[in-house]
Amino acid sequence: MNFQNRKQLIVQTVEERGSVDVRELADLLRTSEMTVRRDLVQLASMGLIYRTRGGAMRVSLATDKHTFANKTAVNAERKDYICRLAAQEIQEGDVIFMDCGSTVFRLCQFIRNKRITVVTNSLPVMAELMTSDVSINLVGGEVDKERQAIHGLIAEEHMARYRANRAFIGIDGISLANGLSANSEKEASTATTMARQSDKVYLLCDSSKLETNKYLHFAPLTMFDVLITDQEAPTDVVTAYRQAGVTLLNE
Amino acid sequence: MNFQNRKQLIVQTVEERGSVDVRELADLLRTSEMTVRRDLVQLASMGLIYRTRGGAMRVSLATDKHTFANKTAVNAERKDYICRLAAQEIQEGDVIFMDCGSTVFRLCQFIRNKRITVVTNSLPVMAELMTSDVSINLVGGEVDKERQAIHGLIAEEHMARYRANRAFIGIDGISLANGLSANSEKEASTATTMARQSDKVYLLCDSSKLETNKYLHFAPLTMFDVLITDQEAPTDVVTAYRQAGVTLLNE
DNA sequence: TTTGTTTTGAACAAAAATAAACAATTTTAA
DNA sequence: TTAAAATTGTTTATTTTTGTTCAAAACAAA
Repeated sequence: MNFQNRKQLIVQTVEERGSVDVRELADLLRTSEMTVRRDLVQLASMGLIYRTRGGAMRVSLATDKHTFANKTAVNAERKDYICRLAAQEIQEGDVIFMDCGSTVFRLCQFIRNKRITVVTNSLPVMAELMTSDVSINLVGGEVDKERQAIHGLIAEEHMARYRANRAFIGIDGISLANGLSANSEKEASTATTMARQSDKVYLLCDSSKLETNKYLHFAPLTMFDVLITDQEAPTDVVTAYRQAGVTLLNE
Repeated sequence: MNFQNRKQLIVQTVEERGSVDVRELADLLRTSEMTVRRDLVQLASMGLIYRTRGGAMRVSLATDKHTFANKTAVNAERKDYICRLAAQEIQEGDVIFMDCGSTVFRLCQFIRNKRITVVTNSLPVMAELMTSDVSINLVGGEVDKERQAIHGLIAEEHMARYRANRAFIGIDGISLANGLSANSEKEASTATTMARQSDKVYLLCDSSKLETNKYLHFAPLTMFDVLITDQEAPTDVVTAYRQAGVTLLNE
C-alpha cells in the first residue's frame, strides 16, 4: 500500500465519517501511526482534510462546529425538558432573541427545522444553527472569548434595533424576594435589553436555580412573562411562585 | 511477449483494478520487475496511467477532484507568502479590518500573538482568532451561511462606527483598465465600507488574480494604498502597475 | 498554577523501490 | 549466417519510504 492508495482511503474515510483519529487510520491501513501522521500532514497541506490533534476531520466541519460545540452537559436532561417546552411556544415566522446561557443553547436542537429568525449574541448558538433552516442575525460588538458571546455597548445598540416576538433568556438565579440575579454584569445587561425589545419574555431556568441568589441582582420578577422550569421543581416552590403572580410552565 | 502486448495488458489491468503494483504485473506478464518498471515509465509519459511508487493507478483516481473543492487551500503557498508580508505591516496596538476572503483568512496564523484589535465580518477569522491574543470585534447583522460571513445593511452601519489603522481586503479580480472587481455585491460593499473607514488600505491578491475581471466592477484603483501580491507575478505586469502609480509589494 | 497524560515530530535504523551498469538474450537487417 | 541494434534480466548502488524510539509540546485535570 503506497501513499496514493492510502490517500484515497483516508480522504474517503474522512468524508464519510466526518472525523477519524490517527490510531483508527493506522489500523485501517495496516501501517504505523507515524506514517499516518506524515500522510495527514501532506493531505492537510493539499487542503483535502483538516488536521486536528489526534486525527483529522472534514474541512467543512472544521471551521465552526467543533470550535464551539463542546459545551457543558450539566443537568442536560432537565435543560432538554425545559427547551422542549420552550420550543412549543414558538410559531412559524417568529423573530426570537436567544441569549448566551448553556440552557438556551440546548434550545437549538428543537428549532432546527422551523422557519424563524433568531437574533443572538451567542457564538455556540450561531454555530449550531449554521446548518439549520433558521435564519440567523448575529449581534455585533466585542467578542468575549471566555463566554463565547458578544457583549458591550455596541451589542446593546445592535439589539435595540430589533423588535422580536419572543425572547428566551437563561438566568443564573431567581428568587421571590430579590427577583433576577446574574453572575456577570454583561449577561444581566444583555438580558435586560432583549427583554425590553420583545413582546413576550421567557425565562429558562432549571429547578436547581429556583430560589437562589447570585452576585448581581438586576431586575424584578415583572421583567418576564413566563418562567419555564422542569418537573423536579418542589411543589411548594411552584405554588409560591404562582401565588406571587408568576406564570410558571413545567409540564 | 513484446512491449505492445504488455502495454495492452497493463493498461487494461490498471483500468479494471484501479491500481496495481510492480510485482503483480511482473507475475502476470511473466517478466522481470525491471521490465515492468520500464514499461510503466513509458506508459506514464504517454499519460495512459499514473505512475506511483511501487506500481501504477488509474489517472482518474490520482488526478484529484477534491483538490479545488477547498478554496482556502488553493494557492496556499502564495497566500501564505502574501500574508507574511501583510503581517509585517501591522504594529502593536493597531485596530485592523479583515474581510471574509480566503486569502485574508490565512493572515490569522501570522497575527496570533500580536496585541491588536481585529474588526471582521468573517466567521472563520473570528473562530480562528478565538484562541489567540488578538481582541476581536465581530460585525453584527444577517449571517450569510454560504459565505460564513455577516453582510447587509446593519453590518455596514456597524462597520461605519469604527475607525481602523489598516484594512486587509481580499479581492477577486483587479485590472489596470477596470479597477477592482468581485464575485458578489455583498463582498464588494463590505470591502468599500472597510476601505472608507481605514487610514491605510491593503489589498491582498495572489498573482493569479492580477489582470482578471470578475462579474462586478465596484471601485477604481485609488480605493487602496498598497497592493500585496506574490513573487510569481510576471515582471511586466508588476512594472505596468508601478508605472500606473500603484504601490505594489511582493518581496 | 502544577501535574499527569496524550500527541507530536525529529533522529535514526530498516526496508522497499528505483535507477544504473552491465551481461545475456532476442530481433533486425545486411 | 552474422554483426549491430534493441530489448530484457541480474546485480549493485542510490533514493525513497517506513517504523521505532524518545524528548518536547499540547492539552486536560486537579
